[in-house]
Amino acid sequence: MSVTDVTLDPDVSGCHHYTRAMVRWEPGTAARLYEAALELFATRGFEQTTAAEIAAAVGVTERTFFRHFADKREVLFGGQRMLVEAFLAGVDAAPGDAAPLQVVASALRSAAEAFPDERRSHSRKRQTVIDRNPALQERERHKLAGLAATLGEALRARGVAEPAATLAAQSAMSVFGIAFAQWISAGEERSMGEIAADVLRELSVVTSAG
Amino acid sequence: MSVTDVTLDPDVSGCHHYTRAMVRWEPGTAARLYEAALELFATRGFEQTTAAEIAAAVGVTERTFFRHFADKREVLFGGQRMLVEAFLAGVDAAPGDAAPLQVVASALRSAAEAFPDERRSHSRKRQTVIDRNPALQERERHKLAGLAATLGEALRARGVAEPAATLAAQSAMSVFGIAFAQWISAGEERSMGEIAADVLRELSVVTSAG
DNA sequence: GTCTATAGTGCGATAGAC
DNA sequence: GTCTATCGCACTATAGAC
Repeated sequence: MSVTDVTLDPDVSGCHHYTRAMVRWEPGTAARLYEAALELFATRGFEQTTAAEIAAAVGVTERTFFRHFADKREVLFGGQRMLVEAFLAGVDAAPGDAAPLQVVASALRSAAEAFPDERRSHSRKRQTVIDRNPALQERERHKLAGLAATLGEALRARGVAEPAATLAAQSAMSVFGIAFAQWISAGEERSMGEIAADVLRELSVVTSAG
Repeated sequence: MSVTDVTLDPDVSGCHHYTRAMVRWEPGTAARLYEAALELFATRGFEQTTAAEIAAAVGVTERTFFRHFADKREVLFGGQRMLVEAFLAGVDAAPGDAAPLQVVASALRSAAEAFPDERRSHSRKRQTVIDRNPALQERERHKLAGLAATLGEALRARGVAEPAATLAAQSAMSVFGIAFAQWISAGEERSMGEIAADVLRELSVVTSAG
């Protein structure tokens, strides 16, 4: 039972060799960590992959991994910044006198451009990893909620009052989430833009008082 | 400090199936851990409070804490079960031929009953703790997302098709969240039920096409 | 009830870029 | 000299296994 044979000693190999003599670190470390993490998560599972393994796969230490990402989950969500910017660009593109729903429609059209058909396969792989782990689902919801908050802020900046701004922003996220799930579902061939527009129309029908 | 100002969720864990003769420790351990945790989180902060400290505050071991709650955050979210049941009861209370939006309205009325005015002060305190910690916000969103999924399932069971069922369920959660935030905001005196009804009406206005 | 692995932090040192 | 990315190491807390 004794586990005294723990050869945890991290530095038995002595000094670290830098094969590229003059270059201590390659650029794009975060991006390479993302690629390695997605690959390891997909094959081995999220829980079964340690931060140290991901780091080792790209030739850095565990400590460096945590300098790039606040926690292990975060490695999969760095790209969300582009999505936020796409939504905001869509808000800006809407005419100044557009109703909140029209602004949302414009934001969704802009966001959909970040999901061209070539990316569908990669998105499916990433989502498979997320769908298999509750902790990753939590983080995804957190990111989407942050995006909704940012969208709501942009609407208020255009003069939309509360609670309309928050309702419109959260409705946009619901539509986006449902459309994305449909976009990556098996056999689906319509573009993200087409699907999102359809779901948005359905929202109007469902919520119309009558 | 006193146990009398708590109208809190009795039986947080829902696992008290033994008879008095079998009781070796005080019953309601989960509920007392919840109280102690809320107090410590409020004064010291979530991160700065260890599970061992919460356990010590009610006279049990750290190991016991983790038998009651899967992780440290979970101690604040055990009571959500009642909320789920309130929503589902509201769905069941709606007439069989009601439109999705009417079913949602019924669910919101039922859920609002779980937030009587006497509880407003306690809800404010709990929310202050959650608002100060991202990890707790993530867990809250996870719980609410689970509730949305359950609601969507209940709607599909009534024959509502996709994506209408998911849209209606997520809209219900948006309305609930916005109404709750308003209910606990400073100076607010309207009941949760009144506020939720108003926000739901506003949703219809915002999402109406045209 | 004890023991262990993993997540995640704090800090001083180092190497290259500016 | 400063700035930034990195290493290396000691450390705590969580969570789960035995």
